[in-house]
Amino acid sequence: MKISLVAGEPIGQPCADCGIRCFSVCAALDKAELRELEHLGRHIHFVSCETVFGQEELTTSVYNLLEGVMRLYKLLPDGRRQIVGFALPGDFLGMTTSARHSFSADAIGAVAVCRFSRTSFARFIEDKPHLLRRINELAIRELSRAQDHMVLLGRRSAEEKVATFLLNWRDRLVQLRGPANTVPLPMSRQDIADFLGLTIETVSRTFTKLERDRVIGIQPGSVCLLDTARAEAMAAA
Amino acid sequence: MKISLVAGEPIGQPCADCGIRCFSVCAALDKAELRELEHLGRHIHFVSCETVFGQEELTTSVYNLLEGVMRLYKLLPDGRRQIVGFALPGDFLGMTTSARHSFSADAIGAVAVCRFSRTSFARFIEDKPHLLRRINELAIRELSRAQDHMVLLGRRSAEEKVATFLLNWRDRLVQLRGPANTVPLPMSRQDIADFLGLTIETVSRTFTKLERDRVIGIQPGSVCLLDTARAEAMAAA
DNA sequence: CGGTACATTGAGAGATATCAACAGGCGTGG
DNA sequence: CCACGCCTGTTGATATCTCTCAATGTACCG
Repeated sequence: MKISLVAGEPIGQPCADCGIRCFSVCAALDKAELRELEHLGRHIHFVSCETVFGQEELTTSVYNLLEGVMRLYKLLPDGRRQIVGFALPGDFLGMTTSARHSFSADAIGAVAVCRFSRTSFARFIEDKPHLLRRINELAIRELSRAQDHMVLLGRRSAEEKVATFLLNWRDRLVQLRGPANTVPLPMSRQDIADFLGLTIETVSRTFTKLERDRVIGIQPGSVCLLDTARAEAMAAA
Repeated sequence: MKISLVAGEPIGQPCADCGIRCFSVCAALDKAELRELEHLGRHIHFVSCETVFGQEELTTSVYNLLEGVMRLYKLLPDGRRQIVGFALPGDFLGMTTSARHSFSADAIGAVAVCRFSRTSFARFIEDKPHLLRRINELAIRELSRAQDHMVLLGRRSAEEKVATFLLNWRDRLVQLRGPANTVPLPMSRQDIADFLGLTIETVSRTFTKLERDRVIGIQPGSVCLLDTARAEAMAAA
């Protein structure tokens, strides 16, 4: 959880050529607006485990995730951690009405973000209803994801949690990168545990059980979904 | 979970006089806009346990809760239930991008809502950036609440869950109705259990324990917070 | 080669769930 | 007016899932 102090470099490449634009808030913008936005943003890179912003820090910036994966988490005073989500390219972070961030965000592996000053971004969106609607759309999608996750945390067994996580994670990656049978898991077992409301041991045991049952194949840094139907049955139940 | 078929009555009283306007989306509107909105909305009343809208139903309307309390919940195929939130006056429901509701909402006690057709409301907000920003604000507040609840569901003990719930619920009521030492609990123990990811028995036992410890006093339909400091310590931990 | 971080596995403990019985309030109907 | 049934909530005994604590295994890196 090192902290980066770099100011970042101006956006070189035109936003119009941005590979993840169609997934991000920027999908709502026309060419002129994109050019305007190019002057407001800065590209910043983070190495693995660097903190992009921390819980209770002042919300000076908003971020558009360009590349990599981030974990978003909240800490209790005694150190217990709950990961409230993993961010993928196109996700828009730091959009809050309060003066301080309500959760921390750090990099899982190398990460590139497009950073905007909160005030200049606020000015930029002020009278752009199409962009506001787009931001709304993303916020509502996040809220829906959060509600699904509450069901998982409150009402599902360890096995169901793990199966659901693998399928949801795969689906998100498929959205971005297209179909594939192996699911990369860049996050650690501890991250998965803190996301699912389990301990690392229970996650590990559940992975092993799913492998014994020939539902998944465990590889370093990824799993292979062998029996999607059975996994889906577990996740639906 | 009866279903109301009434079309509702036109909004009689001017929106400008609406008691909960300052808490709702409408806070962003000026007088002319409020008058316009009056023609779009219909007041509808629901009795206890009536369903306002159900999971998987088509999203034909959006709702502004005027009076009463609603439970918002998701059901798993096998009947397990997770309440994702309780709605109070001022809360804005049904705002989703998908064609179907992702959760159900029904009345806890008598409820009054202001209903708008989804399409006419969409047209109304289309080019009103101030209203879009207000909707955004509410969505972000909901998201933040959801994230807090994920921490509770994933990482807290039964006692911490109950204490946190009581304090949060009290705080929301204080916002609406002003300070009070007794906290009305219109929802059933089963509702509380399904909100906190517990069973009804555990909720009941935890209430009893908190009463034995002189943290709360249990009354029919409400609890009295006797030792707020201790409750807050439990909720913070 | 040794060290470190991460993951897996095992044994035992503990918190919450499950199953079951009981109590209290309330409306209904005799 | 009281008896009855129903519903909600409480309490008790036991089961079980997941956690905790501890040991071992494995990959990576200096």
